[in-house]
Amino acid sequence: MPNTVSSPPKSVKSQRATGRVTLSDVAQAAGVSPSTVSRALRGERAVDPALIERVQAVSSKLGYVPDPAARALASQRSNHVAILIPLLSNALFVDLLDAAQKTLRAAGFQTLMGVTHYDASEEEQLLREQLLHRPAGLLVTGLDHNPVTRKLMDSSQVPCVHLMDLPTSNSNSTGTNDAAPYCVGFRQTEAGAALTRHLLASGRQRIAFAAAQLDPRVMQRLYGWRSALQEAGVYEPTLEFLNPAPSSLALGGVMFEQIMQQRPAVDAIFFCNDDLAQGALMAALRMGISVPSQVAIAGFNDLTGSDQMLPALTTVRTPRARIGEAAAQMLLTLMRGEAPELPQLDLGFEIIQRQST
Amino acid sequence: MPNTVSSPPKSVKSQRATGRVTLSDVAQAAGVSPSTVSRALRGERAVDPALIERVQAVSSKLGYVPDPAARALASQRSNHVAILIPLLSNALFVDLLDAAQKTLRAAGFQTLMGVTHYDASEEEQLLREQLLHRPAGLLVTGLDHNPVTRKLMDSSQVPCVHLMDLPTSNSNSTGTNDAAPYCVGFRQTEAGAALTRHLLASGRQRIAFAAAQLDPRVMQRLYGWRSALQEAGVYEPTLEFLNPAPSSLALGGVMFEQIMQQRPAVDAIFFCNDDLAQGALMAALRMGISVPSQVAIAGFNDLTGSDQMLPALTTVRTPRARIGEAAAQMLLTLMRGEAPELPQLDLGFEIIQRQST
DNA sequence: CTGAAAGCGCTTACAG
DNA sequence: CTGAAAGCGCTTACAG
Repeated sequence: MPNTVSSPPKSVKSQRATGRVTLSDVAQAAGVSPSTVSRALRGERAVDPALIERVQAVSSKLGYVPDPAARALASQRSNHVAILIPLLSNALFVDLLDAAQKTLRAAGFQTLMGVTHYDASEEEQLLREQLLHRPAGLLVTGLDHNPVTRKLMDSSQVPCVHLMDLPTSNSNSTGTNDAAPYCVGFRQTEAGAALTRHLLASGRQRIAFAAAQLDPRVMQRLYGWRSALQEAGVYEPTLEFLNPAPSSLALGGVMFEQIMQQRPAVDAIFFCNDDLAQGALMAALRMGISVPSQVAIAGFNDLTGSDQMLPALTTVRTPRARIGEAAAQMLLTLMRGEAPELPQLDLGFEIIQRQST
Repeated sequence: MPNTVSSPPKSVKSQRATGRVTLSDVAQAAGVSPSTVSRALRGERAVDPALIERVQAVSSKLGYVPDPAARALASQRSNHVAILIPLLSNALFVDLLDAAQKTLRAAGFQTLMGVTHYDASEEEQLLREQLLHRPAGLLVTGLDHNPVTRKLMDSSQVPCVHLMDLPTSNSNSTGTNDAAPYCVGFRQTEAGAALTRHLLASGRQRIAFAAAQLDPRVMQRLYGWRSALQEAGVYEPTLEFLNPAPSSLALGGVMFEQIMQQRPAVDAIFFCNDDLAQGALMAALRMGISVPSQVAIAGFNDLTGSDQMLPALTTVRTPRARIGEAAAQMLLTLMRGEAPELPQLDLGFEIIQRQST
């Protein structure tokens, strides 16, 4: 290393060429063995309380910070937590990431983010890369993964918590299937049904369902919508409008126009995501279609801006920040080797009635 | 490790307890020394081409993948790249992150994300944590950092590229100041001035500037607005509306109401960010104020949804995805030890004229 | 161009 | 409760 000479001679007596304060430096200064320092600093049981204190004092005086790479190499476990989300262009997942990341960092973990773009093979590849870093834990969106991915997750032995979804209750009742996965989310199907029933209760009868992106959670909302309409005896299959393209305001506008053109008698539209619904609201304004008197519009997720629309958007508020945080917390528990109180945590949802319905 | 017995006996002859295929495994199978394998795989010069080929073949047959932790420990350099952004709740920074992350991953680097919340001491703390991982490179938002942070960045010797901003040209002309930082962005001040001139050219005279968050880049847009108005001889200091709160649609609505109440004669408002402008547009709709005939509204950044507003929002399109990508590319160059073509890359901006002005 | 050897900074059975 | 020793899986001067 070229002229370390130029740096001022510090008062610290680091032996290493790298200039880093190491475990041995602390051990020497504290007059104990490196093993003891290692144990004391990690709060391992079986260390004399007096020693712990001394070691901690010396350690912080010297400004010692453990080297993550060395630690990972020796222990075969890093302080990284990998998180897999579909997209960064959907505020939903960003909120999830933000909350999880905040919680994990507070506990001393670095987040390794992977963006799958809803592509199963990209997800698999990302997981492989992340696993190389021997993450201490794994956070993944959804419960649907291809078999290889699932196998990678299982065989890695890395604690894993799933986000945004819960296993269907019937697969849960069978005693013989795979171990129930850890997950934090809410019942997407129920949420879809609840919003639909809410629209029915307000007197709507011809309720269309309009969706984009069509990920598994969107499909569950669709099933919820279906079953609620069937319950009420007003299910009409041709009122499903599904578009696999990514969700956006612009697409919401386009879909709204199509629906109003093709099915002018529709009296409500349930959009699977707020951005679509917001776009529909803007389109209605442009087209001079009055909401909610001519047609009611509802969204899902309560994204930012929905309360500012004209009329303000009725939607389902989903606790994504709380999901991110709770999932991180559950993962921390698992990483400590403990069992979480509940392996499946249902954080629910809330219907937000505003002026668009 | 409990019953590794249960896993089927592989054809691989891994010596290690961990079951990982290591460098030595490859070396043995290829009949060369570990050092040679190491060099061959990293494409170091000074290795017999024939050997390189053989080693690569063996390596991929055995499914060898280098251990990042071991590599980081031995080389004192990881394959992490740290990125520091202010917020995840602003789409601008998410776009930056998304693009940078994509580019870096393609080159084999893992992104370590740090969210500063516009807090200088949090930024410093995050940087310290990230530096522990010996990142191969650093991407940071903006050019403004507290002295300690700057010192950490410098003394770490880690290549660093700044995002979204460029040094003022006059500080550049002095030959005696600090080495010019690497950066990719555009001239915020000029963009602010350009939009203001655009409004002036369309006949507006009493142009207010409304801003939130007030980060250094927002302030530069303010300076641009000021100088353009001064040039035109219509600068009016009381038309500055600055609010340090985070930017949002709701706040844009509130600010719009205030401005129209306090200064009804204003004929245009330049909002420092599209979310504020979108909120203002919605508020105008609610209040029955017609845009642009009574007052013109312009935003900044061309965020998603701005083209869907009613009227569609005039704004400045900023190349944030391209900035993220180009900055990552520049960083990759620096990490290779090469010099980028241009240490400062100006990616410009574009005025998008729509119906709101 | 290639290899033997030391070293990166920790953790973890293994003894005591 | 504590320590000596081996080992995690690489890289990198140093010789040749």
